[in-house]
Amino acid sequence: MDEHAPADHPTKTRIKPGQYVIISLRRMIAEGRLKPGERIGEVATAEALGVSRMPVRTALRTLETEGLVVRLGARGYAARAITASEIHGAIEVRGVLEGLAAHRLARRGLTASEEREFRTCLSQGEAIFADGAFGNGALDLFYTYNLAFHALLVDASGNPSIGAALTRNNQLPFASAAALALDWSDRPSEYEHLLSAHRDHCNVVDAIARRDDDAAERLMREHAWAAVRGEKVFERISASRPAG
Amino acid sequence: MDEHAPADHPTKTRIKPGQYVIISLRRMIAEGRLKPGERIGEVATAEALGVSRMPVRTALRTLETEGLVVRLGARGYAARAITASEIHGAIEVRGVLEGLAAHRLARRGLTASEEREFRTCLSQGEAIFADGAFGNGALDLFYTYNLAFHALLVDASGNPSIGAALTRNNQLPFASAAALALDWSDRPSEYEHLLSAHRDHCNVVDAIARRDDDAAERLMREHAWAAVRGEKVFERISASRPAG
DNA sequence: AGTTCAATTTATGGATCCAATGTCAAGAGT
DNA sequence: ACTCTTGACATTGGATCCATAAATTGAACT
Repeated sequence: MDEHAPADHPTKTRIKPGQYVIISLRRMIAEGRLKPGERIGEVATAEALGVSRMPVRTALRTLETEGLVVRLGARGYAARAITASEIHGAIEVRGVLEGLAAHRLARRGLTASEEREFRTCLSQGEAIFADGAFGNGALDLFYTYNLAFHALLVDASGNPSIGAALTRNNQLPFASAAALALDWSDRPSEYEHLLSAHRDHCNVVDAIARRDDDAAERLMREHAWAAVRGEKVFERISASRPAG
Repeated sequence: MDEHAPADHPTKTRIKPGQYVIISLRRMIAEGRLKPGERIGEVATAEALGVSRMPVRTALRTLETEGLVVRLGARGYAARAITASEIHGAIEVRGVLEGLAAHRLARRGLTASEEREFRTCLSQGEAIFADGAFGNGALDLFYTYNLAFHALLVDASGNPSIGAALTRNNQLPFASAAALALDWSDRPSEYEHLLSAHRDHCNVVDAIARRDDDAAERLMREHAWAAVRGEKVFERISASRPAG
């Protein structure tokens, strides 16, 4: 995992500077440390992160395509205001895309190996909650399991455009499926949220197995909102964001 | 196009190397001069285009986000092989995304100005077919009208993630809504296809107006296949080059 | 003869340097 | 006093150079 210390690392870092700059800027924007409309200069960011201008330049172009920053003409870039409505919309888009994946899978049926993969994945999730206890290790386990389930669903759907669209869509904070265990990581008491997410997974696989495509799609659409059930997330968003 | 060192050229015909590389690579891929799966090296492309490696690097990253090239690990990039199955999938994705936009609009209802915009747009489409004759000018008119309708739908939905995801998705040939009038442009006899597409638009707007969200979504999903109705397109695809 | 390990080569990623462009400010003229 | 013009500065975009990592090929050993 990445440490969230910007300039704390010594000169030798195992993570590549390019990825480091991208995830740093993402965190800064998501946490509101870069306020909306605030200008982001290449040189300033490069010096602040202790890297050269080059990874900053590429990172800003990447973040521009992802919509997290906007260009200010020849005046550099600026952090874009991320509203709760936009996160709401991104979750909605993820719902229909993963819903389409579930629909396709239910419609064409699972092969024997695919069904085995799904059952193996679900059993791994089951093992996490079978322990009853829920330490930090279990949270990491759930993070991996959750990502594996969603990746398996999208991958098995046989439509690469779904995965491509999801990759772009998931760059907004709280929009990705990883937000389930990632953004709640400071609250170990959210046991029920993660358990209900696991139950959602089981229900989706059951619907796929019995070839109920509409049910599978509907379940998957509703499951997209698992990360923000409890709606406290949006309070955190609107708190970190001034006026847009 | 070619610059002969004009001292004070009034128009900004100065082509920047970055844009030049991007449009050159797009043309090469579209025209098949870069065959699918063919490896694209930075140095080779830079020397071929007479620029440095830097604009090629940024251009390849941009084209990667657009989905036209894929990474070959640390072995550079490759022109993406576009199969008929991928186009099928991209159309499917466009269907669910625009279906989501229609669903949202029907659920929250149209404002007076939005309804007026939709009616104005539809009447423009109606005017094209009211003439009966269908020359090349009418084809251009339909192209503009079709794009305007889809843009209006996505824009009015109030979910910017839908438009962002569609922008990426529409990079594949025949996946965009523009493919309706663009890729059929050599067949003026396809009058019925375009007319049925216009009827689809009208039906979607009617469903939205009567607040039938499920019908609006379903109609919009089915409408995504309007460009490939008749399935001759896929034969042209499997003939390895769509447009020339 | 096949497989594995190591070394070399090649290509991408990063850093620094240079050029071009746009903006801001200050001064002068009307 | 206001506006226009010009010059200086800051910032992005491009090019070249260097390091690192991966792949391929060759040789040696089993």
